[in-house]
Amino acid sequence: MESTLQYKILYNRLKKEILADVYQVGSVLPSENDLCAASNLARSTVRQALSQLESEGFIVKQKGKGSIVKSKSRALNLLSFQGFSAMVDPEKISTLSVQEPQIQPWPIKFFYELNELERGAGCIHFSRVRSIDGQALMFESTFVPNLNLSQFVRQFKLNSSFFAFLAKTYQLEITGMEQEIWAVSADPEIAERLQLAEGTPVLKICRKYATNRAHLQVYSLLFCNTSKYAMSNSSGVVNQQPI
Amino acid sequence: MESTLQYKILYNRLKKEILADVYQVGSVLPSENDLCAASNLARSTVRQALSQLESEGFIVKQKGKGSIVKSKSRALNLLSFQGFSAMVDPEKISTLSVQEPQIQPWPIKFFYELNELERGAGCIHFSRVRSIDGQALMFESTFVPNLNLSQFVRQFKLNSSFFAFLAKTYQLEITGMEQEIWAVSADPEIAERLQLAEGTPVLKICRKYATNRAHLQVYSLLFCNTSKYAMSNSSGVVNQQPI
DNA sequence: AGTCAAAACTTGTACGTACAAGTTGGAGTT
DNA sequence: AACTCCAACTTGTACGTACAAGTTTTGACT
Repeated sequence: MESTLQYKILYNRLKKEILADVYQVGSVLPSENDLCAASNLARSTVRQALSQLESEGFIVKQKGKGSIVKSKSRALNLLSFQGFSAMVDPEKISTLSVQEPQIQPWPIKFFYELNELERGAGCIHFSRVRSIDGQALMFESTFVPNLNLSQFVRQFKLNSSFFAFLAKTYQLEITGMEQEIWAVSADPEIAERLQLAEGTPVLKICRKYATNRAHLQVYSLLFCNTSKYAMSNSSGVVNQQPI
Repeated sequence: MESTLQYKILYNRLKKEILADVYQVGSVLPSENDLCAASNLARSTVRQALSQLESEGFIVKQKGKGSIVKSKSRALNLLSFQGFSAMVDPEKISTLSVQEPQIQPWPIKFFYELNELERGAGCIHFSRVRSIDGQALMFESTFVPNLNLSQFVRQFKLNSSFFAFLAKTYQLEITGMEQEIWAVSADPEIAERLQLAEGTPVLKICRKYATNRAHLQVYSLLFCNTSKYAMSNSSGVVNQQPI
C-alpha cells in the first residue's frame, strides 16, 4: 500500500505531520540538510519531496529561510487532482452515504463522452457527502467503468479514501485529471445533501481522472458548498512576501 | 532581460518552439539525452526545464516514451495562470473598460493580506469586462502595488494583454499564481457588468500572482459567467490512447 | 509471415559534489 | 546604543553517476 519510493515516503510523512499540526502554520520545517540527516536521504531526494508539498500548497519555500508551512484553513486545495482525503486531515472528515456502490448501466446523458469499451462494460456508481467538522462541503457522485474491478462493490467502503482503495486493491494510480467548473444554483436534491437553501450558488465540477491502466478512466460529478471554505489551487512558485 | 539560468533558457526556447508549431501536437520532443547533447547541459538541468513545461501544461511526460507536446487549444483553460489573452483567440476578444488605470489607496477591506511595503505604496487599479463573441464572460478587477511601475497609468491600454504589457514594459514575468474560488450570487453591479439577471450564480475568483521581481505581487478579483462556457484546467497525463 | 526474446531506446528514482545567493544573528566596532 | 561586517545558516542552480522501469525496435527463430 505505502509507496516504496523514498521521496514519496518522506512526502507522505511530512504531509501527515503538517495536517496534524506538528508544525505551526508559518513556522519553518526542518532544513533540507536536517531532513537529509534524519532520514538518511540525499538532498536531491529531500528536495523532490518538498517540491511536491510546495506544488500542492502545503508549504512555501524561500531562499535563505526555509520551507514555511502555509495556512491550510482558509481554503481547500481541492482543485488539484489529489483527493479529498489527501488534502484534509482524515480525523475531521465525516462521510454520509447517499448511494452505496452498485453496478448499473451508464446514465443516459452522461457528462463526458464514453468510448465503446466503457459504454459496453456498464459502470460502478456511488455517491456520498463529505463533511468537515459537521459542515457538508461536497456532494460527490463517482462513476467507474466496470472493467476488471472485481469485488469493488463488496470491498469499497464509502467512508474511506477512494484513491487509496484503488491503489491498494488494484494497484491503480491516478495520473492526471481534467475538470470543468461552473457556478450553478443548488437544485432541491443538492440543496438537501449540502444542507443549503434551494437556489444557493454552488460549484459544479465535472472531472475525468486518468489512471495508470490504459483506457481506464474515472468520472466524478461534484457539487461544492463554498459558503464556508473556498476551493483553491496554485501553480508555479508563489513566494510569500518577506520585507 | 533574458534569464541567465540554464534551465530557464532551455525552457523558454522549448516553449517558444512549441507555440510556433516547430513540434506537432502529439509528437515527442527530442529525448532528454538528445537535449543534453544539443545544449551541453546535464540531464538534471534538462529535466528541470521539462518539468516546468509539464507543470504549465505544454507537454506530458511518459516513462519509456518521451515528452509529448500537448494540445494548445486550451480555449477556456482559465484556471491556470496564463492570462485571458493567452488562452483565447485575440480576434474574438472584446474588452469593455469599467475603470481606466488610476493610482489610488488600497481598498479598506482587501481580499488578500498586504505587507507594509505594498500598503504604503498605494495601488494601481483597473477594471474591465472581457467578452467572447459579444458574450460577457469575465469581470476583472486588478490591483498592482505602485512600486517602480512608472508610466503604467499612461501607457497601459485596457484592451490589450496585461501580462504582455508587464513583460514588455518592465520585464516582469508572472512566475506563479494561487487562487481561491467560490460560487456566489451576482450582486446588482456584477449582474449588470456580465449582462445577467441579479442573483445568477457566478464564479468569484481571488488571485495572487507572483512575479520575477521579489516582493512585487499582482492581485485580481474575477467574476465569471459560466452560463455558456465552463472554466477548466487539467494536470498530469490525461490523454488516453485510442482503442 | 508470425512469434518472441533481447537490445536499444525512453523517463524515473536516488545517490553524490560544488558553488551561488539570500537570510539571520552575533561579535566587534564606533 | 547603534552600526557594520562576517560567519553560519538557509534554499537554488548545475554538474555528475548509476540503476530501475516502461516502451519500442530489432532480429533470430519457427
